[in-house]
Amino acid sequence: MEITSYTDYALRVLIYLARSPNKQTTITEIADYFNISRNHLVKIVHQLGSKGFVKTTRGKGGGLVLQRPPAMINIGNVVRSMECHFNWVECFNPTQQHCRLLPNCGLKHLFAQAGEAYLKVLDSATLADVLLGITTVGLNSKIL
Amino acid sequence: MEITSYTDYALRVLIYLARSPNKQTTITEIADYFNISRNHLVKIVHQLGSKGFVKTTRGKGGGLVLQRPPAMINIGNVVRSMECHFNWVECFNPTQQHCRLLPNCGLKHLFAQAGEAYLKVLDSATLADVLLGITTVGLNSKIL
DNA sequence: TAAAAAATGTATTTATAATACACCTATTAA
DNA sequence: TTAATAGGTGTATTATAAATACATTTTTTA
Repeated sequence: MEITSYTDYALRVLIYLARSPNKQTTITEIADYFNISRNHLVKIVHQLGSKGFVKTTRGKGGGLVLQRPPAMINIGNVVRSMECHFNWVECFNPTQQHCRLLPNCGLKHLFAQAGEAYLKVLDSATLADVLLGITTVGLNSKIL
Repeated sequence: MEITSYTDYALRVLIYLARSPNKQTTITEIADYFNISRNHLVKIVHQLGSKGFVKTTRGKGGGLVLQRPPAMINIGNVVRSMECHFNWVECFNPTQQHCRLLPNCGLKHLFAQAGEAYLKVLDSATLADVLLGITTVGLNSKIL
């Protein structure tokens, strides 16, 4: 059980940007800082842009900045936007063959509840909350 | 975000056994029923045995049975026993390089909370609860 | 117009989970 | 005592998805 590095890196990009306010930050700078693939990061940043978390600017002097203040960026929202699926168990996956236990099986419902509980915790924190070492959920967030 | 089929199949084995009480069930029978790899299932069943969820019997007339009644088998316990890791984000993984954001980053703490919330829901249900189509957590379980 | 930076599409590599295969051990019944 | 049946073990292979690499395009500014 682990989120993809795709989502992981997206969160790190946002934290990096939040720590570097009032300036354009380049993808290359962030990739070098975390020592991760620049090409992979390009796609992550692009998606962060299309989902409205960062504002990207092409061309010389361009780069990326947060589109909203950290306290207005919800972590659950970011994870939901970046993680490509939440098929908690196989029966959530529409491309899989039908499990013979369905529909008389409570697993799907139970794991749906568990997944909701997981995401609800992430929904309770903003980027401002995770900038510090200890997450004091809500202390730095004004929304949700 | 998805549990491995290893854990998924383990749960299905337990459900299958709960639905076939008072008889020895063979691995081959279960593999055929779900149309999954018998070899894979052998290892899953072995681990279910070593963790005390099923009792396996070798030799002619052998097979497997639940070691306890369904209401005494906790789903969270099964998932914790079968899933090989819960590295919710990379920084939980001891084999990974150290992320430069640590230790001044609240992500690890937040995802630890989210993971706990996820498992807590699974802890609230027993095998007896998921035997029916709709999980009515606690209704069929006498413990936790 | 040159340099810098993101955008896009495709191909390749890597990691690991899943599966297959070969053989071993235990049990029972003929 | 032997054949059949069933789980146990270790290793090798395959499949899949994620991660990474590469090539090229588009945008912007000095």
